[in-house]
Amino acid sequence: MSQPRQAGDRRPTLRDVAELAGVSTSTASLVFSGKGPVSPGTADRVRAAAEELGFAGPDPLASSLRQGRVGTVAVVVEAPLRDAFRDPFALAVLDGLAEELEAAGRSMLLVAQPADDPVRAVGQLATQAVDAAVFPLCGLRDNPVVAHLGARGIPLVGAGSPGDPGVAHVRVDEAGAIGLTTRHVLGLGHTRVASVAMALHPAATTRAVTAADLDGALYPDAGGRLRGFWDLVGPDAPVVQAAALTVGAGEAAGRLLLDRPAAERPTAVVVQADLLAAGVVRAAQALGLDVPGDVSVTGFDGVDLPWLDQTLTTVVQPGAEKGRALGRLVRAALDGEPVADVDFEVSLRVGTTTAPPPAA
Amino acid sequence: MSQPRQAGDRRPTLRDVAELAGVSTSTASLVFSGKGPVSPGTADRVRAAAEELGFAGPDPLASSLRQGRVGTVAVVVEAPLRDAFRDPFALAVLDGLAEELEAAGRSMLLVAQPADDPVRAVGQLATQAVDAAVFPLCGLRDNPVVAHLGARGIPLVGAGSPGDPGVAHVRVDEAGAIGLTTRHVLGLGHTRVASVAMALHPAATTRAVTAADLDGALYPDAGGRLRGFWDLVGPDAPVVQAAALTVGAGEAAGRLLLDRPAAERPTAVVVQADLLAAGVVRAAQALGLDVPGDVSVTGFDGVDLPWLDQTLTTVVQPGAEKGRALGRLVRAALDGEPVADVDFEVSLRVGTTTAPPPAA
DNA sequence: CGATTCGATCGAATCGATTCGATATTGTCG
DNA sequence: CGACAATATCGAATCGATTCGATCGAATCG
Repeated sequence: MSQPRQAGDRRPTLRDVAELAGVSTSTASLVFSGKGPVSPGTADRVRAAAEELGFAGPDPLASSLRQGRVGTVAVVVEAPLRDAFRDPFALAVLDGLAEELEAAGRSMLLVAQPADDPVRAVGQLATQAVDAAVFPLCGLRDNPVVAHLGARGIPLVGAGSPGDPGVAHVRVDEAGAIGLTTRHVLGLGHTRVASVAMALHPAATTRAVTAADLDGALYPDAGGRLRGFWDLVGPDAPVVQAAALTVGAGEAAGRLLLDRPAAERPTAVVVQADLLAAGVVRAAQALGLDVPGDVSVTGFDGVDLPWLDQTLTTVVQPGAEKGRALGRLVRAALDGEPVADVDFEVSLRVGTTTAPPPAA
Repeated sequence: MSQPRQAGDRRPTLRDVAELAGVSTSTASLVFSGKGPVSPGTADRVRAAAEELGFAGPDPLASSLRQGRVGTVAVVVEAPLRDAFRDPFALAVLDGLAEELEAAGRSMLLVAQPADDPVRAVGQLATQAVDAAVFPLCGLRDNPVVAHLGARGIPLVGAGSPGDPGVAHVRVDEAGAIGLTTRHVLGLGHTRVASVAMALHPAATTRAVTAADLDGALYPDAGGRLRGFWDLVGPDAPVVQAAALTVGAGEAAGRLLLDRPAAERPTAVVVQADLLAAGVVRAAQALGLDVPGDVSVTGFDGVDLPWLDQTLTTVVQPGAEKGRALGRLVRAALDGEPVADVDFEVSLRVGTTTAPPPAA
């Protein structure tokens, strides 16, 4: 029977249990870990002693120290948690990742790395024991957290910045992927094609960008998609960068592109994310434009937006599957298997938001 | 200069650094922790040695073991992560919690406890070192994780199940809160008032429920709100339970209540969550009913649903603030301060979804 | 100038387990 | 009946730090 502990008593340890059961701590340890042979009688006595003392199992900390394994994987999201959780695609990735990690018996340590102070996360992680770390989102280039964890010899897995050495990547050919939607609208006959880009920098504002902005781009996926777009339509095609990955920011960017006389207005907008694309659709509607009659809009990610009354033409990138792929890389790395970058395939889905350009 | 480590070399430890710097490990420790007096020259030598060996700081595990503090707080969400992340209210709570914990220098260990296998989370947490645990959501009654962590003597903080002893609570008077919307529609003159309840059990299905279902309710907030509703309108008022906390489930529940001849149809539906209420509004519209002309709908939580073209009449429960309150309780518990339950205030917001009942 | 204090450093104990190699006991086989 | 194997248990080393009390030299004070 478990006794209520007296105030002042310290929590019982394995040694206390062993003592009460009349065995050595090594034997008691064997009982809890299940390794090594222990006679049934002894095992019962140890368990009874544990029950009596209210011993809830070996201290995870001590156990981890000895075994050199924590069971925890850091998941670094490069945004305030609020924003990361608002993006359905990020959620899908996290979900798939959680599924795979859980199956491997690992827990997720969530670490936010806000753009305005990316170094703080280093301090937070420096005191944190983890077996591996995942950067499931786009990935900041030259991330200081990557440097720190790398120095600690912790396996690193990411979905972005394939530049970072020492990080195993689930790679997407961003430039090629945006080419799917871009070619689609070009194939429909559009000639005035514009684009809305995701933030290229941590402190991005909603504004027009030019090729010069590409050089200092710190978010490689946004940069890659932008490059892919310009490669196909020429570097003079107007592009507006959205400050954040939200419907509101997409709407603001859409207004910037669409609020002008019909003759100058783009007839198609290739957007780098579904959430932003939904904002562009909304901006068009607010300006009295028909989608796709007056303007075609494409997205990226292929997330489910049940509240949008249209189906976006978009690049489908199975988020949960991407998360699982990341999880499998982590497992492989932790099992000491050699890990190689994985190429992740995306595909075009034609929805209701694209059509040939309006007759001039 | 940091040297690339040779294969076969083990990671450098504090002792290696101390040896190279020609000091004792205790002194080296003092340099990294900043406690105790160390002469500037010695400190520099130690830091230089660390740099040379590529020592990234004291092992968090060993450090934690000695100090008896991990810096991690478990956040147990009683759902698959996917569902928890879809609910804007849950996100707001997590966001506020994350803010407060981050300020306290603690990281969040995310643990999912799916309804179909609540015991598995115990196994996962048993090997995990944490300083405290938070149950930010509604809270399952008699949660086995609560029992396990309680036995380990870990401070527990929750937002639901005020029944569990040993857990400090941020309490909401659920019955009183649902009374705000219920009284509101009664005051408008409605007499045929129905309700949509959140799941009362882990394995709930979308179906009508009666007072008998209240007895076995495992989710105390859903039960409390339901009780509060019946207390005001009488136990014969029809109630449908939604299987999940999603717009779709709300729509299904709404159909069950509203798809009948006008004479029997409720003229007001008091819903236990905004997400469900949005589904009810959608069900009404799908049935050709005007909201609030034909039927009034109220929600609960006060979340932002930008894609809904109405403003819900609802009980505003500031999620982020609730999360911060939870975070403050955790901090207090970890600082060894006495923690008392906190009462959390909610208020009525009248939106566009309620009006007097249609003339007979 | 001797006593005292302060600052810097060190040695050893400790946190709570796991695990390897050794030992004792029992059972089996030739 | 003696040798050997298998099983159960134990003792001691170890994981990598932190921290307390002790020590030693230099500076301060009366």
